[in-house]
Amino acid sequence: MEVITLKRISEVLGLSISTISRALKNHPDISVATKKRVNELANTLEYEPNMNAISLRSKTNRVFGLIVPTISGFFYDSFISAIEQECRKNEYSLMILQSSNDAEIEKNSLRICRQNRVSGVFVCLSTQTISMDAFDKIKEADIPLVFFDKVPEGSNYNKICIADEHAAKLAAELLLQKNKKNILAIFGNQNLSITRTRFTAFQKIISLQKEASMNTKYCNDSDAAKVVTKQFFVKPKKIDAIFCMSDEILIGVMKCLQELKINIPEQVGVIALSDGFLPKIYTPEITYIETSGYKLGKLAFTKMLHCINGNNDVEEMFITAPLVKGKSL
Amino acid sequence: MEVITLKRISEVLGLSISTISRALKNHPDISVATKKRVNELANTLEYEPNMNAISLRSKTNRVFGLIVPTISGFFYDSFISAIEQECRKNEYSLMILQSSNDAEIEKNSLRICRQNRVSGVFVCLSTQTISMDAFDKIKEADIPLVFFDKVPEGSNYNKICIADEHAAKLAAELLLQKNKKNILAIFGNQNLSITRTRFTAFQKIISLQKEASMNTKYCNDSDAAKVVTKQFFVKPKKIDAIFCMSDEILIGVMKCLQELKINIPEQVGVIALSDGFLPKIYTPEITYIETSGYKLGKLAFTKMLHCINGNNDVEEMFITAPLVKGKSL
DNA sequence: ACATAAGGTGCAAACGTTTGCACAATTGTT
DNA sequence: AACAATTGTGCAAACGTTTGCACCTTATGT
Repeated sequence: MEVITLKRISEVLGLSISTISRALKNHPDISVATKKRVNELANTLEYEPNMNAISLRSKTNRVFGLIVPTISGFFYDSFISAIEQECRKNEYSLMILQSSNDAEIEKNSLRICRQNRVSGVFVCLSTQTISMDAFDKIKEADIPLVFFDKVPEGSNYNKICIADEHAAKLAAELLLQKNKKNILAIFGNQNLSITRTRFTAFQKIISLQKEASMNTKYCNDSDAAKVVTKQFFVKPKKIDAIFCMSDEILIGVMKCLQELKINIPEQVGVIALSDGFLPKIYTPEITYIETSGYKLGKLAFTKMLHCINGNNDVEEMFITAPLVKGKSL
Repeated sequence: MEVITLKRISEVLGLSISTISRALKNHPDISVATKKRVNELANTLEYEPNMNAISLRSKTNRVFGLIVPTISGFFYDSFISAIEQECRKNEYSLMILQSSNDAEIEKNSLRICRQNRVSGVFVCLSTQTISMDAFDKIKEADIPLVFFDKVPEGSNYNKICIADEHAAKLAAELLLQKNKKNILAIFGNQNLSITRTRFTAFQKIISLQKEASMNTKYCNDSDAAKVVTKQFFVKPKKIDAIFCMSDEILIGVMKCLQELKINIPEQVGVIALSDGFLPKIYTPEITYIETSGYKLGKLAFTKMLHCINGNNDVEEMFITAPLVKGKSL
């Protein structure tokens, strides 16, 4: 079927293209009668403006880019969902790009964003990213950049993070409060700043209590967490609580405890940092500190809008991570 | 920073815009020397073609639209992930739109796709969609349309589905084979064709075995499934197996069984249709028929490319759903 | 009656590409 | 020496919008 353009409408009505354009935009110069005629015809012909033309003319695309290591996951899907909702509300579209934790792909994704002249880019860094050059270039090109979750070091970037320090501290305090003395603390990929932050904050609190001891382990996936946990129950090293830095760790830990038929919380307490979905499906429900991708997304979007509107202050913002009590501690 | 265009390069080199354009495209008309000069300058200036201009000129945007009820979920995230991967490979971009199971939003999303002149649209229907008018218009506008998972009735649409009939049949057969006689079968939203298909196929097999009886329930969410399951264990109606049509149902069922400390598979067998993530985190691991969003995505993309390449045959395609044995039956 | 203002509309350029065609310069063929 | 073929390059239009400016009507005030 023929595609309807301003030109087509102008031909039918015997008016100029510019009159049609202004009429549809309700420009005061155009008479009410003309506006009416134009709008009616546009409706019946189902005119849809060509965004490509508009973007070219206005030199800006009402599209945001979003670069994440992976879409499916415990966390990113809710982040993406939040961003999409806000985009819709604000009449932006969202372009999604996965880096697969590959710095090269990530760089290429950034290029795609540039080529599309997106209005801004949300980025959750890949675990392999070393050089920030490509990102710095995007900034030079005046494309606002908002990092979330996995953020770069350095103070010249907008970063939206979970209050990792506070969250880890909260978990540690709760463990001490419950009088736990022998804690197994399992963390994720040691290269990530998020891991280091959580570890440091957690350890700091635990070390305040002289009687409490802490075993630290780093695991890159669920299976590793399962294996590590098992070690602590075969040789009966005494463990009375387990701290899981993420959902991925939690899965491995729970798998192990269930297989060994270890009672929670009687034999061992469990606490996790989580988005909240998994803790609720276990029995007993797991006590966790909520790290909401959804809230993170909303805040990231707000910051992005500020950038668009010319607020150039580089900021690091945090969302609070509340404690959600289950029955696992 | 100044944005680099063909014009800018042409000015620096004292050549015409068209020469630059052709040189960058390695057009045979242009001399090797000129090509070299142009490419070198383009590289140092970091020229990036303006996709908006290209799209306008070529009247086609290398972008696909994807409309889903929700991004976060047991299933869509893996579908989206698969589509994004294929898009990247084929140098398309992906625009994501959530319908939130609202027909009005869905319609609007379709409009956004049209306005952006996308090359094609992937759609998983909202549960509320009644009229297919908006979709028919997209088709009239020659924008290829591929439905997946929740697909419309009627034979004039491209549909990529789980082999629901076969999957439900497989589950039923396995139950009979394991000599289960009193089966609780829990299904999802009764309005969806997917539900009806699964139910019909399942029931057909069970009814073949005269000694086997089947209790059918419909639940719209996990909590409902939990409540329903509980009913079958308080009044000791004898149930020896539970069939869960989806992950959502499975969650509710398992929550109930765990709370009541019912042993699987000794006291009751469990089988589900699932994407495979959840069954593996339970202990014992749940036996399931795999309904892979990932595979569905790959197949949907293949069909889309066929459409783009002018193959206009409307097709309904299925992906097989293999049995994955756990220890729950 | 005449100048001025106001109201309505159209022209044309611009956004950055691509591409058919024309043209100039060089080379090869008689 | 005349001509054709080849090679390399540029011109200009087109894609669909938006917008500053100029224009032509009328109505208003003197």
